[in-house]
Amino acid sequence: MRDDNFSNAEDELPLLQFLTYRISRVHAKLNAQASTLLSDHSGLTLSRWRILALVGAAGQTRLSDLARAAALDKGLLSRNLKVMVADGLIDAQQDDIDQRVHLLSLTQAGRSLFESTLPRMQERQAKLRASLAPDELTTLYAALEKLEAAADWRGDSA
Amino acid sequence: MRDDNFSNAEDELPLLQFLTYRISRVHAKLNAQASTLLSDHSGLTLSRWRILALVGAAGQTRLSDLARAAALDKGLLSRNLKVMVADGLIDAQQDDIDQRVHLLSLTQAGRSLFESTLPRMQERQAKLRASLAPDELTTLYAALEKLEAAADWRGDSA
DNA sequence: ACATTCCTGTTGACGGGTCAATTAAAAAGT
DNA sequence: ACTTTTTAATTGACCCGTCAACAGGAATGT
Repeated sequence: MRDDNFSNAEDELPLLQFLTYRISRVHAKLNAQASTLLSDHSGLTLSRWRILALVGAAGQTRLSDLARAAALDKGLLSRNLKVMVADGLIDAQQDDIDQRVHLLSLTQAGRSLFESTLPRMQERQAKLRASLAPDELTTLYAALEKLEAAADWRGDSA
Repeated sequence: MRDDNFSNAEDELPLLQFLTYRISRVHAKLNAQASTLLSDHSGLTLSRWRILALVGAAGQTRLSDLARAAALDKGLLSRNLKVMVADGLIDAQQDDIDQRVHLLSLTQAGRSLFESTLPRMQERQAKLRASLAPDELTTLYAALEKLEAAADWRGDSA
């Protein structure tokens, strides 16, 4: 009953085979899945969950360390951290020797939220990984690594 | 020299091994690469390039067809199309039998921009693909397909 | 001591992308 | 014919993410 031009879209639209396009779609879907899962369960956004996990794993850090280690934007971190401090998830304490930095750590509430959320997230990751054959997974990791390197190339060399 | 907590970040921060996180990073880098390439060469944004390619391949379409075929948001399409019509890249002609729809097609300028941009984009895609071994590439496609399906799962079943 | 340079974190501005509400037109039901 | 229900497209609100500008504070060099 569908009579548009796209009944077999992948044949008709070469764009849809572009690698970047496929990755973009997968990313969007994974993002949406994680976001609903997080907001249903913990009221966190994806960024804030990542920050929570990073601070949780690092113990006590500084914003700039997080930015470097996880390749997150300073501004994004700053804004999210402000909210998370206000929400009582993260403690930001002025550093004695460097007046610019705040030493970040999880509050008790932050840690317990982290610990209650982590299993669900790990379970999701496990489900995702389980949807792939073992060798597919290792190849996928390798391919992503190579693509990330190839994406660093800037076409200014001619 | 570097003496922070993240000298071997991947060991210390399990988050960084999360599949979704890796994909997210690759996506961001690919996005940035495509965006600079496009704006350097043609002044297009990534969304608009995609729309240009979709309309170019489809011949004459309607907004809703594009939205369905490429899983793009209606609002995003509408806004971008307005700009592209104003820029003279796309022709939007009122449909005779359905007063709501605009029949979209490339203008001459749109087609020539498409044709001058396509090779560069294909070249980039080729470079990206070439960074992977042939079997890695096919596995990557298969894995992305499976992941996309797994990402459709909503955790409301328990 | 002082000027310069570097680093840290905050803020503003902007495009990308999603969702919901709305308007208007077509199709379907009665 | 008229009401109701779908569908097409636009618009507004909102968050995410990136980039650039900025305002201290710290390090460096002289």
